[in-house]
Amino acid sequence: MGRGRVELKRIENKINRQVSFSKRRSGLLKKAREISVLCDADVALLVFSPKGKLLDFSNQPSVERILERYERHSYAERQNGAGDQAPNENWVIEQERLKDRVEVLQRRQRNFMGEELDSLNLRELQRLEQQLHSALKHIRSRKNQTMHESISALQKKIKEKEKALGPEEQERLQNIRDVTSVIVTKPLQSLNIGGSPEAKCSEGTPTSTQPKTIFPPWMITRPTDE
Amino acid sequence: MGRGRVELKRIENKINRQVSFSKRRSGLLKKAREISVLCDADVALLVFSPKGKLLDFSNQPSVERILERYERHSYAERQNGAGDQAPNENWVIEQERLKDRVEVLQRRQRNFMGEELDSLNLRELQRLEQQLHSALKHIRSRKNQTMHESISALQKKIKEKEKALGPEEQERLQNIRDVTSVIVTKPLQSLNIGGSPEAKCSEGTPTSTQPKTIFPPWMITRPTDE
DNA sequence: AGCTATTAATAATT
DNA sequence: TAATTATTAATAGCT
Repeated sequence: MGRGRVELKRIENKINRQVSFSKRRSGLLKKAREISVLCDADVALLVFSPKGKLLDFSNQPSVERILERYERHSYAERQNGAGDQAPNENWVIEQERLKDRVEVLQRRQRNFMGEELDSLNLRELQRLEQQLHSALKHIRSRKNQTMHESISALQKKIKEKEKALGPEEQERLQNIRDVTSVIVTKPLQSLNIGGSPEAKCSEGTPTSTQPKTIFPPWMITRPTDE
Repeated sequence: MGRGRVELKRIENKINRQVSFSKRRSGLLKKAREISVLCDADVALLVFSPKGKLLDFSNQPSVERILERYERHSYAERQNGAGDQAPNENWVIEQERLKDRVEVLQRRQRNFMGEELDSLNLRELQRLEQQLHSALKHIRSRKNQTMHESISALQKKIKEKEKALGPEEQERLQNIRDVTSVIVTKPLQSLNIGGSPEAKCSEGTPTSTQPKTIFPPWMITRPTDE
């Protein structure tokens, strides 16, 4: 790729080398991210520039954890390789892998639940935060979609039953139609129905300016993400 | 790349995911190797498959060393970031980087000279061995080329002087022509002129079958690389 | 594992 | 440093 073939040899021109480094570094990072997401693999990537500047990537919050895992892995391998080479003893490695996997998953879970955060440094906490943030976005989007659908279904039902009722009931129903039509009309992105518990309902959403319509508190959150 | 666009999302089909993992893993490895060679960067890459199998890469013999370096680096960064934010104190980081770099280079050098090998595990020793092996191949190839050229030059000179000599000298010169013609005719890859000191001359090169031609010992080594 | 149609990465260039 | 573009490289879906 790029104009002409490039042989696998140090790029002598300093400028070109630096430029290539920047481009390839981001390319490598992207590839690492892709394989971790697409193929459900754990990846740790450390790149030191010729000047000693560091760029790291890990799909997990903690690079450290992956490094520890690496240590344990190669330790187990050494133990087995150095000892007896009986082919049936392969299960020792397998067992180690399983134990390792369980441990890793458990720790990760605890981190995702906000536990054992003392063992994470700033960089790792930021990574964890981003992951949770992104997860939240997806969850909320999905939730909004679901609620949107169920509200539409309700509207339909209401319209059907409405015709069978006397005029004294019509006024009470009017309120419900108002609420639902407002919600359904608004674009989904800017709405956050049934937001997270920590969101303050009063912030950024002046309910008092909405005339005559009564929103139940669980239907309102501030539209900006935290 | 590949047929159709792929969205950045876990591949649900288990088979496809496994196949993609294999392909992308080798792609990622290749990219890591390329950036390390082309751009003179230090890279460590750890990939755990979903089943817990590990693949690692480092252009340096020791992944451990790069990991240590990572630790030191992030430690220095934390120290600086947490303390005073005086912009002129950036030289502290720079200084750390330089010290780090010197240390890394010195240790590497010692390893390449076969020193301090106790600190390397099997995997790392193998990596170091491969690097030295590859380096040796290049060195030897270059050496052979050089000798080939100088021998050709000698031949030329001999031919020129030959014409000015009496017939009693011609017989002695015949030997030299034999030797050089054999060497020059043989393909370079299978020849290893002036090999490493540890190579045993008798192994794999039956000198006794070569009729009448006397090879000086320094010209003969076994053709197979160690 | 090997083969292509495609997309993606990137070296040179501006 | 940041775009643009001409090429090569990677790889998803098949076989």
